[in-house]
Amino acid sequence: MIQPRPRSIPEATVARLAVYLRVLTSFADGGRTTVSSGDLASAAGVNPAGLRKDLSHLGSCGVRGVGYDVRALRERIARVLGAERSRACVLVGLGNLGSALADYAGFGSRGFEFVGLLDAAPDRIGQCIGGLTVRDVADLEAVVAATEASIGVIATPADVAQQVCDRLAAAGVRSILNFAPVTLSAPAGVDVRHVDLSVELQVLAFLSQQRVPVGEASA
Amino acid sequence: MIQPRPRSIPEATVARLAVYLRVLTSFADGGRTTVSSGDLASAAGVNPAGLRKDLSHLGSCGVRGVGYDVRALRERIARVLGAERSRACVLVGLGNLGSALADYAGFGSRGFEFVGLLDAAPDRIGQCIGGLTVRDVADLEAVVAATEASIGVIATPADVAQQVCDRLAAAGVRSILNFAPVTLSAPAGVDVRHVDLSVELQVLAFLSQQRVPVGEASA
DNA sequence: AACCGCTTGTGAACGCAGGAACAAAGTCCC
DNA sequence: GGGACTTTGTTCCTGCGTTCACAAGCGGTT
Repeated sequence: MIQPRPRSIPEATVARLAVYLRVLTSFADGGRTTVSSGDLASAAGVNPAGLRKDLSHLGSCGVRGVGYDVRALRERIARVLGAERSRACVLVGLGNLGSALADYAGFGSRGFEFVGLLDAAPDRIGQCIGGLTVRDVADLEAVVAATEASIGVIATPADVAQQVCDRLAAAGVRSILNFAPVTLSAPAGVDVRHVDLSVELQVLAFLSQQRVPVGEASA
Repeated sequence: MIQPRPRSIPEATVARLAVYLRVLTSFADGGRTTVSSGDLASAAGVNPAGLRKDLSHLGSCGVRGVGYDVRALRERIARVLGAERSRACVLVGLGNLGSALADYAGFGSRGFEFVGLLDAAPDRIGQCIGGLTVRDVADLEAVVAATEASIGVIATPADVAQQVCDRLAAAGVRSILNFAPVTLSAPAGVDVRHVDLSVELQVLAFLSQQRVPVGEASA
């Protein structure tokens, strides 16, 4: 009996939980104390029944007839996602996109902290971005070891992304978020997630041309 | 009989087609003329059978026993995705992320062209980024009308994203790519895609803590 | 105390995506 | 020219995700 995950939560649900967490934080800031699944679902842009099912994965915490306590639910989701404790991340590649990521405030408020910025360009090394000094990518292994970073973010040009990925994996990083437009291969045990901005645009463009193929009016 | 889409292609397939397009371009640049489904699948990080199924959606163009012609397949995918003709995009919000997007070379090579950059900050208006001059967001409607842009990209702070979305939709933009960390609501007929960078990170972090809950060795 | 409305949580059905296996077809070799 | 190998295109099937619908439970009210 292998039983790989005793209480597995589907990936799609995890992604939505992160959205709920953001909405709940917004509600809490607005002074709201309770929320129903319908309101929360419409604010998150999902189906109410699906939202309740998502929430049921982490043990129900709602009160029937009333709804959910905003603070308690936010706390519980944060705990399940592991967002309560800070996670150390290293960022490789500080071009336009990398710099944007290093400055992005959304990470810090969600429990992610950049502890190392690395680049290969001499004119970028030594710069201070987001409160951190950019270091030489040659020090990658040393930085990962010193900071015990568990997450690596790749925002380098495509032609060096695989090499950086290999070095990150070898240095002990087990989770990698890749923004370079290449498909990375990593050893088993290392999770790689790929965000390709142009793919998103192309899907959008396809859907738009699909919607109005010729110019037919509604029958 | 409604029959909404005569020959619908699943969204997941469309997203992968965009990936195949990138890999094929890389192969073509490398001088390769033919490719098998196995090779292409491994380069794209997908299952060979799934790749063939994806390609079957656009009418088969492969030769049994040989594989696919790289140039022909690339051409066909580009035509289906509508990537052969250039699409005009407007970008609102030129902070760190917006500037990165405006400079991102990956868009231009895929048939997307920014024709308008808009921001509200006086010190950003008039700057030249990626060959374009940043204009006042007050001119949004005028820019959209003049350029006939069909795609809008939102990279503004969260608190003004909905307002920008409304104005883009009212100006005639039917496809919106949103990078602001809020769920946008748009009228029917307007497609909104949301890319939340911190959600990606949180999913990654959850998967990593899921893999090794406490520190158990392999039984 | 009992009733009623509201909301959660869960069970079942539907549709879709993913993967494996198989038939058709073309090429290479003998 | 024929056979065998390779590779595509398709079909089936399994599993997952999503949605609908209903029972269970709690608060407010009379």
